[in-house]
Amino acid sequence: MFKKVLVAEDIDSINVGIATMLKDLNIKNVAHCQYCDDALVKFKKAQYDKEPYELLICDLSFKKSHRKDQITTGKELIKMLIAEQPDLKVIVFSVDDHPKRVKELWGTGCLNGYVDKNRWGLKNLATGIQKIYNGETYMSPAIESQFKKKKVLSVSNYDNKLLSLLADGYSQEEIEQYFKKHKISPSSRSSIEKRLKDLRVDFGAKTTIHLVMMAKNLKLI
Amino acid sequence: MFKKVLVAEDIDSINVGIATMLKDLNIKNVAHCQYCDDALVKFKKAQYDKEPYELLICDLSFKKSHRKDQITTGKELIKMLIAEQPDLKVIVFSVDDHPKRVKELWGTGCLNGYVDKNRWGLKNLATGIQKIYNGETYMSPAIESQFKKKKVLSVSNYDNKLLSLLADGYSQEEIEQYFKKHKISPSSRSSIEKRLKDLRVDFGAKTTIHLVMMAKNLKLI
DNA sequence: CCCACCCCTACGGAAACCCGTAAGGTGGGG
DNA sequence: CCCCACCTTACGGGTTTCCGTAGGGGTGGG
Repeated sequence: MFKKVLVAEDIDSINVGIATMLKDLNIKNVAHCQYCDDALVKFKKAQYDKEPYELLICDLSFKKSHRKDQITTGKELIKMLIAEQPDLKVIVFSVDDHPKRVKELWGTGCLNGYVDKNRWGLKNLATGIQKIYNGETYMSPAIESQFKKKKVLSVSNYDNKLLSLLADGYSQEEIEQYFKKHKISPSSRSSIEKRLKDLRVDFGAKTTIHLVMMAKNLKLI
Repeated sequence: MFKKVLVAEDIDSINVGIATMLKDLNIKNVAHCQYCDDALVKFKKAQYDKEPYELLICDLSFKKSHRKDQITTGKELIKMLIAEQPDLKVIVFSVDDHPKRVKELWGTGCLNGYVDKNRWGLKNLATGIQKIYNGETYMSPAIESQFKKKKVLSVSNYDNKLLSLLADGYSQEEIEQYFKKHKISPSSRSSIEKRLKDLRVDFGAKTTIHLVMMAKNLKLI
């Protein structure tokens, strides 16, 4: 089994939960960090001491605090650590089971496991650690079913910007000006209207308000 | 210290965390339930056995499962248990620290404590349990600051319905029909427009889309 | 080279939305 | 009882959004 594990997770109650589970797996050398920056420091020190971590268990979102941290998300942390030590095993442990997020993250190829924090999250996490130790990859059932979803709705950067500006209270007129100013094409009023119409059709939205709300609910903006 | 505690919390990792903390507080008799309905059953059995619980630690939102549960939220559970046993101490342990939710729940008068699950949530929970045992009430620092916020934006049922219908893709024309059909007053086109204008002003929204998004972000709809 | 095709743009009319004014209704205080 | 304040509704005109049509200007295949 893994000898040395790094846990990056901000919520203390979950940290205690993970710690207990790792103890049951007979993993003795565990470091817990509640801030991404701390995790990076601990990680580098271990490398320097020639006793690197073998496994990273990592949350995705960290509540921001008074500290002005360099790294604020699990995604960034994973990217940095993998760059330093490509053979590090990584398992994501997050409440976020949205298909978009799952696919995006898994697609980076940096992950060995993805477990969502639901009722049986900790149990799944233990299973995952075992599998990953055996050289396999692991997704918890809920994550796997999300991952298999064929049609994951997504929008281009252009659409995202368009919808975001609407959500921020821009009129179509103002959006046209904004697009021209920022050299975003197409910028004409006509194209904006056409794109919105197409989006409404694609999403099955009855009004533009409806469209923007749907995009919001799907976490596309 | 409390002798008998009931924990209603769906996420297993947090349950383990809470369990460990309670053990440290030397509380031996602890029941964990991952479904509200189970909590109700355990609670009633304890009453029947004349060994009632003294403290309830309760999450607010429970991920819905395949089971068709009667009780689906912590709020409902608390209401039911307090009705059965008014002297039960109740402490909410939730990620939800939104001012609206905090005030609404605290306002029911059923609560003795409210702790948010942030970095130091478990630590705060331990403090809270001690205070409540001493007959005081307790809010974690983050919750307390949210609670103190003077101007908590809120909207009437009417406004909520109006904004929700817009978010669901109704046109103003359709909303007028809907209001007339459901005997909601005022229902005239003119009044709907006027109310929306006032809401835009109140919220400082530039467009109606902006208004609906703000309401969404503030969890008012 | 020419044509077909696609995309951006321009324009005009229809529909929806926004806004102010004024007329009717209701209810409470004098 | 009247009066006044407030709310609801009706209506007209302005603005924004919606939608179809049509005119360039590239690009690629024939």
